[in-house]
Amino acid sequence: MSDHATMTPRRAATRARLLDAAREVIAERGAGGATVEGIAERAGFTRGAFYSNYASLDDLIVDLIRDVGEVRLRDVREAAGQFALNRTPGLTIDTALAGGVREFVHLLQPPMNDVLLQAELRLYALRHDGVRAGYVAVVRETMTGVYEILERLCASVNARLRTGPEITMEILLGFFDQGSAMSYLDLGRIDPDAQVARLSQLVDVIIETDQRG
Amino acid sequence: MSDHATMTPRRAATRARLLDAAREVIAERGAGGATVEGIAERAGFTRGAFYSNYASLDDLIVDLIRDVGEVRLRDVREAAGQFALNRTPGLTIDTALAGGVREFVHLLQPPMNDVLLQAELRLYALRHDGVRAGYVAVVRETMTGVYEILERLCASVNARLRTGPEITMEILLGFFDQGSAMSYLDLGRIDPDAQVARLSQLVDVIIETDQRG
DNA sequence: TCTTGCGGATACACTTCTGTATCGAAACGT
DNA sequence: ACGTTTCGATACAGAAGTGTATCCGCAAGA
Repeated sequence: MSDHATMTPRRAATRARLLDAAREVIAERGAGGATVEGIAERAGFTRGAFYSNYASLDDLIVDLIRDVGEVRLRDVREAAGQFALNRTPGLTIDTALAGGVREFVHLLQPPMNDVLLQAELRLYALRHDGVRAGYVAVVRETMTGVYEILERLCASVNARLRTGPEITMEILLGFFDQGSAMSYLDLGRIDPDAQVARLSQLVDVIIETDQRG
Repeated sequence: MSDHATMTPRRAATRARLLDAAREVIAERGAGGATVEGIAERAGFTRGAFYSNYASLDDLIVDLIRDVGEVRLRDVREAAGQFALNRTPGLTIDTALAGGVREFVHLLQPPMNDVLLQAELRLYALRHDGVRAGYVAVVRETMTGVYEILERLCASVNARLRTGPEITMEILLGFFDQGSAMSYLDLGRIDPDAQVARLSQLVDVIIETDQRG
C-alpha cells in the first residue's frame, strides 16, 4: 500500500508534501500532539486534501515509518559505500579504525528534528499494534545492514567484535540514541569533535584487536 | 517548589494522586495526548482539583520528572545495597559478576508503562526549555550514582571498566532503553532469562578483567 | 473543445479540552 | 462549637479538532 510509484504523479506529490509536513509537525508537537489539521495546514492544504489521501492519521504514520526507515538505511549504506571507496588497504588497525569513525560519525549527529521524530515513531509503534510489526521489520533491516558493514570493516583490519550481532547492534543503536538526545538536552546542539571522541571510545569497547599499534 | 514534605497532608495526598494519574495517562496517551481533564479524571477528581494544585500541565510534569528521577535513583541504590549485603568475599571474578548481574537485572525489566513514561519525559524535556536543566540534573545524578556502584563492584572483583564514567553510563543507559523498548516491540513482553543473558554480555563488553576463571 | 472525474476546498454537526469564576463543603485553629 | 480558610466541584464561554457530506475547478483524454 501507498507505494508512491504506482499512483498518479499529482497524488504522489501531495502525499510527499503531507509526509514532509508530518515529519515537522510530529517532531515539533509529538505524535500525540500532531493533528490532521496541523499536518494538512503545514503542507499548505486543508483537511480535505488529507482525507482524500489517507484514511486517518494512523494511516499516514504507517507510511511515514516506512519512509523514515528507508531513508535511514540508505544513509548507512551510503556511509558504508564511502568508507569502502576511500579506504586504502594495508593501514594499521588504529588508522583504519579512525578512518571508519570519520566516515560514520555524521550518522551520530542527526538534526534535532530527526532525534525527536525517531523517538516519537518508536513510541507510536509501541502503542499501536498495527504498526509494531512493520516498525520492528524496519529496525531489524537497519540493524542487519549496519552489522554487515561493521563486520566487514572489522575483518578488513584483523579485528573482531566482542559480542554477537544482536547485542552489538543494541549497544550501538542505544548509544546513538542516548548520545544525540543527551547532546541536545545538555548543550542544545551536537559537538562534532565530541562525537568523534565518543564514537572512538565506543569502537574501543565493542571491538577487540589481536595486535596493537 | 512542590516539596511534598512542606505542605498539608491533604494537599500532598491530592498531588500524589494526581502524579500517579499523570504517570498512567502520559504512558498511555503520551505527553502530547495527556490532558488536564484526563489526568484529573483518572485521579478521581475534576479539573478544579487540578488547577488548585498546579498552575498548568507543565507545572505538574516538572514535579513528575523530579519524582520519577528520585524513584529511579532509589531503585538503583537499593539494588546496590542488596548486592553489597549478599556478596560473599573471595569469589572468583565470574561468580562475582554473575551475582552482580542477578542483583541488577530486574532494573532491565521495567513494566511497559515505565518504558513509555521514561521516553515521554525525555522528549518533553527536549522540547521544553524550562524543564531541560532539571531533567539533565536528574539524569546526571542517576548516572553518577550508578557509576559509583559499578566502579565499586569492579574494584571488589579486581576488574576495571574499559572507558570513563560518561561513555560507560551512556552505553549502559542506552542499552537499557534500547533493550526494554525492543523487547516490548518484538515480543510484547520482557523475557527475564534473555535479559540476564543480555546483561551478562554487556558486562563482558564494558568490563576488563586481569585474570580469568 | 468538450466533458468526465479526481483532488482539494468548504460547510456542518459534534466532541473534547481549556481557563476562569463561582459556590458548597470539609478541615482546622481557637 | 464556630468562624475561617482552603480545597475541590460545577458552570460557562470559547477554542480547536474530527469525520462526513457536498461542491467546485482543473487536468487529461476523445
